[in-house]
Amino acid sequence: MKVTVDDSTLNQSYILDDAFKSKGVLKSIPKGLNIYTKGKDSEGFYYIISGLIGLVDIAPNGVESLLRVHSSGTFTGYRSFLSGDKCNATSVALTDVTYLYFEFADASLLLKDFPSIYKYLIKVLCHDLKIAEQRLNDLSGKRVMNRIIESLVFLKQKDPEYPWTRREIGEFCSATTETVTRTLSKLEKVGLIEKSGRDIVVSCIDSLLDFSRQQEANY
Amino acid sequence: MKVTVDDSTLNQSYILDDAFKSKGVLKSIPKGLNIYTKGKDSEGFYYIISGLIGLVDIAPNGVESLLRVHSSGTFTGYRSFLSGDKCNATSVALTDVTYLYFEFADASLLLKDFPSIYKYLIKVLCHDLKIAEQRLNDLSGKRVMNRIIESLVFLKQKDPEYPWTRREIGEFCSATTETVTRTLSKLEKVGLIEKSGRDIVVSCIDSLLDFSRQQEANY
DNA sequence: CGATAGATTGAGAGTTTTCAACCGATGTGG
DNA sequence: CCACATCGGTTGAAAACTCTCAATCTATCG
Repeated sequence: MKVTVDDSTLNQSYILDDAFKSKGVLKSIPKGLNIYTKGKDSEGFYYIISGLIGLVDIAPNGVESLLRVHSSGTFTGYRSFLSGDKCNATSVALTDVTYLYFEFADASLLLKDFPSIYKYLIKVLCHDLKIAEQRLNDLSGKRVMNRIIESLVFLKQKDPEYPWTRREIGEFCSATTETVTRTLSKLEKVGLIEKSGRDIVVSCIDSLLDFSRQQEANY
Repeated sequence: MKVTVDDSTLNQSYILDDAFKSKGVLKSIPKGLNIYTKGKDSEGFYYIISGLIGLVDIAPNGVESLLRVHSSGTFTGYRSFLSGDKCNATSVALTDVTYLYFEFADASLLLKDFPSIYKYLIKVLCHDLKIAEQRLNDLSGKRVMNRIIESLVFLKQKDPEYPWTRREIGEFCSATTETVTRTLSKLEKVGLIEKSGRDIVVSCIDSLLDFSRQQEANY
């Protein structure tokens, strides 16, 4: 939920050099299908050329959660690749996606041949852990409204074009779609957001975040 | 909350070789003090010789959360070190702690001189991210009772000797101490745990987890 | 043995969810 | 280009969890 826009380089596209790019296999997948599925063995990782990807998992009660979002110009599937683990969650195409698949028998090979990519992935990993732990902290200490506001800002920053649904926002911050709807309606009433069809328009991120902080104050 | 005992090597002590060990500065700190504090610049990382460390953060409303636990034979402070970031949370000594401090100007130096340590830390990082995201998933899809049960098992596995308090268990899974108390009382009534003074004795982890799964079924 | 931190218990409050019904947007086939 | 099907969004009322607050108890330790 927390919005951290520091580590600026990590929020920008990573530009692949040609030597590395040529190692990748070009693939594409339509909206709704999975790039990889929880439990699968990892033998490589992916670079998103265009489109948007969600990393999702399902709780035993059937509730889905949106763990991460990967936008174009970034990677996905690196956690399991770097650890040599099985995939822990499922990578879903939220839009039609074009991507490069990089296969390596082992993470050490990547380190040997393309150290800069390897090191970049480590930074991403560190950043992901930071975000995940911030979200854990937020889940215990913040009311739904603040979680929703911050998630909205976070997701909109990840992809301002994509029409995030109430469901996805809720899956990102542990709220039901009904609660998200109600919260957004309140925010619209106060003039902090607008609705355009189903989409949500955030005119001024700062006033939204100010409002959120204000709410926290009288928690 | 989820208990994953796969990645077995990561739950064991990491044995330092002498060459590396000699680079470390021996330090110790009494229970209750911080090894490092949120916001601090990172210039190295730590290896715990004895004792137990908690990584904590505080939500804006003042509620503390227990993000990670590092026991003897493992490292702490590596996330910020590897990313070159500031520390994101505070490392508290839960007991008296003896540790080695390893200072490096840069993570690349560690990789160059001690690649095996570097690679091990990457695995740990991957594992931490996995756990953190499992916990995020659990927080949206599990009731307090299950979160408490799984946290109890998890923490007891991290350190079976340490008398985990209701507060700490609650801070780990986003519950109040009162709720933890009530839940533990129920579990005691059913014979799944025992209390010995303030400490909690888990005689059979498996029946506890079975019970948890059973609860999930009729969610 | 007293002091203190942690644990327990109860009653009441409050946030968020659940369930159910209905509405509206989007997009597709005729 | 319209009609309809479908998916997503909205709203309300009721229920359910979990928390809050306050009082009391009890380990633990100097």
